[in-house]
Amino acid sequence: MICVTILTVLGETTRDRQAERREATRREILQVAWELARENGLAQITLRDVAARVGMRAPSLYTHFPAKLAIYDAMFEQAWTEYEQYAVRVTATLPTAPRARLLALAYGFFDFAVADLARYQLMNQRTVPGFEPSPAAFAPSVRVVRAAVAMFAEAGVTDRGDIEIWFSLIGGLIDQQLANDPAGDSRRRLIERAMTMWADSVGLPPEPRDPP
Amino acid sequence: MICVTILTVLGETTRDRQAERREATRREILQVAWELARENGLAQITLRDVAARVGMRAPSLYTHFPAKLAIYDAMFEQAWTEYEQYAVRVTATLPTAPRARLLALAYGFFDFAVADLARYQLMNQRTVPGFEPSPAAFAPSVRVVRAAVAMFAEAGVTDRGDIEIWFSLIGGLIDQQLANDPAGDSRRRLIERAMTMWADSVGLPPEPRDPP
DNA sequence: GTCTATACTGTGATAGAC
DNA sequence: GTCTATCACAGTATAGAC
Repeated sequence: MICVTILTVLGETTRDRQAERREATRREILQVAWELARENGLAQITLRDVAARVGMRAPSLYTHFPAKLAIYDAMFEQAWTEYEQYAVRVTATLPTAPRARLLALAYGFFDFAVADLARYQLMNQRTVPGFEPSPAAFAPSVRVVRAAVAMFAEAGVTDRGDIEIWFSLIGGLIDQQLANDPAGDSRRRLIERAMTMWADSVGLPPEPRDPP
Repeated sequence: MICVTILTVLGETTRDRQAERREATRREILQVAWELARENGLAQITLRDVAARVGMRAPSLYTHFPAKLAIYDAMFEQAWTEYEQYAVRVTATLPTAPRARLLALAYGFFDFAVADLARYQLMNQRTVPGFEPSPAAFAPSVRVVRAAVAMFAEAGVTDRGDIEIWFSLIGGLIDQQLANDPAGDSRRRLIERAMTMWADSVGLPPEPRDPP
């Protein structure tokens, strides 16, 4: 009886160690993939390059991921999880007045997007041929949208169309910034004007504002 | 002297025929490439597939295009030229009142974009890894933007930021339509609201409107 | 000039030995 | 788990037939 218990404990410990080690390898692969995406472009990631930098041969990656697109899938989930945490962190320090709050949210999303082109392409564009996020990987982005909708509701905006126009506006500005002026801030300087336009249109009451 | 003239004429005729034939082959290759882009996806075009449907072997395509990306380049130019002609045609029948005119322009661009996903991806997104349009292929799109800016000026809008917000708004709605509801018209139904929002913000005078 | 045959390089993926 | 070997399939260069 004691022996069995010991064996079980040993077994579990071993399994834990293995799982832990496995997790670490997985994380390392993903980190290297992000590095290569930023260096060579998101779609230019190569299994041989990833493997070489991790210290393996390309086929060995298949021990940790069933396919190349599964690596993109994990990266997609990571990116949106990262944004979710970033958004939670930012929201905590946000002003409470509706206009100022939504303006700050816009700046937050804009800056997060523009800070990492490869990440933005994976999160919001279809830059990787054949890639479509799995439901599991999609979960964090759904939570983010739900949280945003809740914020709009608090600010008094519940019309789905108004919210979609808001997202279109921010998304369009980000796209243009990244496509035409990736290193500059020409579109970022339009955010306040765009947000005022939108807030006026949905009928948010004016409020005194202090610049960001 | 007569002989020389005849030979010259013959030479020119031959050259014309060859050039004509060459042009026809080029057009056929491009047309097949568009077909395959719509069937399998823009980035999934394969030289072997294109060649097979044209009735050639893959390396033979290099007689007509120096590289695969050169095919995308020619397609890019075709697509923007197509839009330019479409826009000219549409503009001729456009209302003259500024708000109605810009609204019609928005619908025109939106409908053109949504009508062909592969075309839109090539024109406005970076879906093909490594592709960047050449200056020559870029020319039609520059003309289109210039014409649009002229239309804004006629309507009384000259501020560059206002115009960029207009483009962001339309572009964002198109992106969302194609990404989240490619077969529907959920975002198209927001165009009028978005345009009113924008027109109010830039101070265009109100005018009686009739629905599209 | 136009096309084919062949071949080189690099890619994602699989099988089986250790 | 990781390796070697190999596959099928990309894009592309070249040589040569017509």
